[in-house]
Amino acid sequence: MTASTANKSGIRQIAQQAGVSIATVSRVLNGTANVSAATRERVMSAVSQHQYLPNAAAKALATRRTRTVAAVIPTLEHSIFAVFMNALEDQLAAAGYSLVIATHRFDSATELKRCNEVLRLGAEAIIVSGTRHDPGLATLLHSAAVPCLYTSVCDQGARFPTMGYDNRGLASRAIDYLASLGHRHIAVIHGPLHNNDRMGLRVAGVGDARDANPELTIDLREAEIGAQSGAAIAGHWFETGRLPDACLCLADVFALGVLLEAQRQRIVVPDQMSVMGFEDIEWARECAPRLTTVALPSVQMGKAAATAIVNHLDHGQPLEHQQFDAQIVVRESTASSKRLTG
Amino acid sequence: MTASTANKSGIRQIAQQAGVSIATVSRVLNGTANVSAATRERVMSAVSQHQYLPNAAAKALATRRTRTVAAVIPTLEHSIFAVFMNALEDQLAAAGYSLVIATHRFDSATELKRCNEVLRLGAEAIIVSGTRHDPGLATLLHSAAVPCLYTSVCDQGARFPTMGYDNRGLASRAIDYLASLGHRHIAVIHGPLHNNDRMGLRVAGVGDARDANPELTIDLREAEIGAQSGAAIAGHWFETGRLPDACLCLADVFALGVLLEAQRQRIVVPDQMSVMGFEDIEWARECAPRLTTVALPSVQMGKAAATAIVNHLDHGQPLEHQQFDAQIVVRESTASSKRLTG
DNA sequence: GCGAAAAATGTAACCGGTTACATTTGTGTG
DNA sequence: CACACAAATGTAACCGGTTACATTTTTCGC
Repeated sequence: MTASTANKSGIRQIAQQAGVSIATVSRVLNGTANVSAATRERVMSAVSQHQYLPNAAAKALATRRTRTVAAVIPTLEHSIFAVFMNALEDQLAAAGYSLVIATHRFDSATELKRCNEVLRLGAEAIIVSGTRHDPGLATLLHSAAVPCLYTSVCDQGARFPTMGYDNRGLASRAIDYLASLGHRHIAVIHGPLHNNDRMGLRVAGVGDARDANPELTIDLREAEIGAQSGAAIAGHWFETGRLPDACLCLADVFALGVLLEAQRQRIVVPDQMSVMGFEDIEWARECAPRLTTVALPSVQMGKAAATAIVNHLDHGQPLEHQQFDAQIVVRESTASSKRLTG
Repeated sequence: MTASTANKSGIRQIAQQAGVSIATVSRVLNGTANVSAATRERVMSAVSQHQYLPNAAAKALATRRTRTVAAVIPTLEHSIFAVFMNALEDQLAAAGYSLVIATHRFDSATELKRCNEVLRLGAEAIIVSGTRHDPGLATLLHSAAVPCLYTSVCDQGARFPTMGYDNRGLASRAIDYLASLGHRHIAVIHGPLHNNDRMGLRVAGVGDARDANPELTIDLREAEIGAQSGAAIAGHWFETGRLPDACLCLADVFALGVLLEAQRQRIVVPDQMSVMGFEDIEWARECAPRLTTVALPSVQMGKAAATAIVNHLDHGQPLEHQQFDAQIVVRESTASSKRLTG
């Protein structure tokens, strides 16, 4: 029976077996210095014979590099975060970095705790969502001296570089767009504002648009993010027969819920009511009618965040604020008001 | 100006400042031995003054424990994986473990590479999807002597413990269910079988059901996983007017696409055709008509995988095969055939 | 062929914790 | 009080790599 090769193989065993010093093994493995072809050959053969995997902890200790990046996000269940993480991981992996994901479910105390954990773990950079956090977080990040990126927002005045989009301006533009279609009475469905500054910014943007346009009547409704919430709110409108001209949903899932409920109650979108989303998740392109929405560049943001961090870590390039354009994607769920067409 | 406390603080600095030895600092931090209250107090105060974060690499090197678990999955973009990871991370974090996620986009060579990376990183356990992989993977996992869990499947004969559901049996039951409604001509839409044994098992299950029921006519259609694919395939049926009695989609997103296309083309589901999914993603509960589907227990699987790994790592309990029940959730997208009702 | 510079390799210190073992201090008992 | 034993603390080796510096080949120009 062939004995298992699953032994304690360290660099010293490899060195011994190859008949060289541990320094040479290290040099071969890292390509950090000249090694004769013959020696390299012997070392590599010993390495593969033993299925030798260098101990990352030892390497990290010696080099003070972990090649690990952490993302502390609210949840992976909202597809916008999953898509973002997917792009981030992909790009980081290509540069030889690993991604550690920690979630906090929109709780700032948990967020702080998770950040502490990933920092202790040795993350070389950390990504968090938004700019508003527990006060202890800035202190922690500062004292840990780990580069940090605030994502999904862009705010030149933030304590750390931000990389994202202009939630406030975009929400404002979304309202403007609906107004330009002739809609005057607009309902806005948004998620909880507690510990979610991105949502708060969007709501603020709605306020900006209203202030700039006195003709508008805007009703704000807060609900847990989910299609159910959108459906429930829309259901109420449909049952009472008091529909707004248009409904802006500050998360696509709300809009999808509204659309579904409209379909169930035989309300025709956009004829009887325009519906607009925010995010452009996959389903926004698939649903019926297809959803007009503000397309947030999650994939682009993920790739850019990874690239910026890698460039910073590997080449010392500074981490800078970066704002991505987001477009209003007009599809089939919005139309001109009767006021204009009729 | 208060000088930044962001200095190189190591255990020796803390020890010096607290006037104790490094061993005592370690004992205080880990609670591994008796330390007088007064001493503990002094140490803790030094720790918080310096915002001291112990170096995980050094700790890992000394203890041979990284408290890190890795999951190597196809993608985070399919919500079923995102939900699984979310539950996994949550439960692992509760036990003080960190989760490293690596994706391979259904490519087995990439999967092998990613596994190598996370193993080298020091993952104490590794989770991969399915049982079929590059041959090198088993060798690698074996020689690394890291516990491994195959998920989303359950196969007592697999090389490593599996934790999941009976894809084959469930798909078979799904067909049986449709047959029991009186449907004879059943179309099955499935994803690529390449490097995705879960899908292969489901297709095999369909075959089992067909073999057991000679009355059935089954058409298999393969397509990239996505709503678009389902819509395209269904669109073809609707345009030619040749609809199957029922359509079983081996991924919910196909079914959602079929439903959407049906709606666009004014085909009434389930009256003109029953549609059934597999997975029970969030949208299956929200769409119209609500989707009858095989509800895979992703959250349960995530929690159970985390628990099993933690119990194994912390308490030496063996990692065992575990199969979860999955139920056919009957909603509104399936109905008895005219054959029975008429 | 010789000496100097370049290439290849080796030695040992170090990264920052943990922990076995030694030592000092404290407590309880006869 | 002295003594035995427990509690508290300190010393130093060790985890498995990297790398500065020392040492031993090679390579070459003359």
